[in-house]
Amino acid sequence: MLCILLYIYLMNETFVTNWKSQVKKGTLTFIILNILKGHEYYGYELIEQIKQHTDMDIAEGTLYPLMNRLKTENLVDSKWVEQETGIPRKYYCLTPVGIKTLAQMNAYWKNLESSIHKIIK
Amino acid sequence: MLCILLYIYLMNETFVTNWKSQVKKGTLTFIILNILKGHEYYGYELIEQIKQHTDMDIAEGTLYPLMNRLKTENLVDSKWVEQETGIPRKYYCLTPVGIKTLAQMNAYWKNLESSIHKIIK
DNA sequence: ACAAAATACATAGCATTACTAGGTATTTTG
DNA sequence: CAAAATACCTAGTAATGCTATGTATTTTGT
Repeated sequence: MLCILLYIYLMNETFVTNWKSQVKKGTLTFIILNILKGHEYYGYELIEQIKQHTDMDIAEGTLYPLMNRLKTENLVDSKWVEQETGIPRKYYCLTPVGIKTLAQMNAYWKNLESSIHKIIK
Repeated sequence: MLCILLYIYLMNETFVTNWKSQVKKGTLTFIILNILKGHEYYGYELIEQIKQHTDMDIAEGTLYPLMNRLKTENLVDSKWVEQETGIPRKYYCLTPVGIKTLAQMNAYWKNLESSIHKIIK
């Protein structure tokens, strides 16, 4: 009985979970840039947005280093905004380079999508 | 003039290239399993198939370790086939676990795809 | 009133995985 | 007969999401 449960666990979780993590690596930047298109968000809010839109749970330890990288690459810019109460928030927005790169990513994504559609069918 | 060329190079290649590499990490296993569905291929042939279907150039140093990993994870099986002439080929096929996992991946992919569509629009 | 949870930022080290660079061997092509 | 294509492989590197941890404030539950 224990073996069966272990089997089911392994079949349904382990491998697919790893794969999902890899998909995140490929699409997270893309998703974040798309969410930031036409709207500024702060870090914590971005995590919620990603969860809402894609059902992906992003750890804070994933997001903040990622946003720093995107800033270094000049794809996003950030600014601190003081709150009337509570901790100040760091808001992110797309740079012109970010907008341009996002357009290229969207084109690449559409291409990939149609390729995969042909393979799946 | 040199600065302008450098600028164009940086804008169009550097960042996007990295991103594409990340997308591969997320989708390559998925693509390979789909290609292997209902058809056996050997390694070198798989690289060509991927190139044809998705326009992705996969290095040999990427594929062979990947296929070994998929075999360790019991998603694919392999067998050596002697050729009348030339080097023997190692053919890969899906295992029952691989077929099951692929179905889950396809479902996950469709979900992700529709999520991203909503964000992009 | 006080503990717990949520909000909000951040970093260090780990695990995974595609890539670069190198190796071996055979067959075909110019 | 050299070069390219075919066909396999490995070692080490780079990139990046995750785990665990830390700090600080505000809100919520009892």
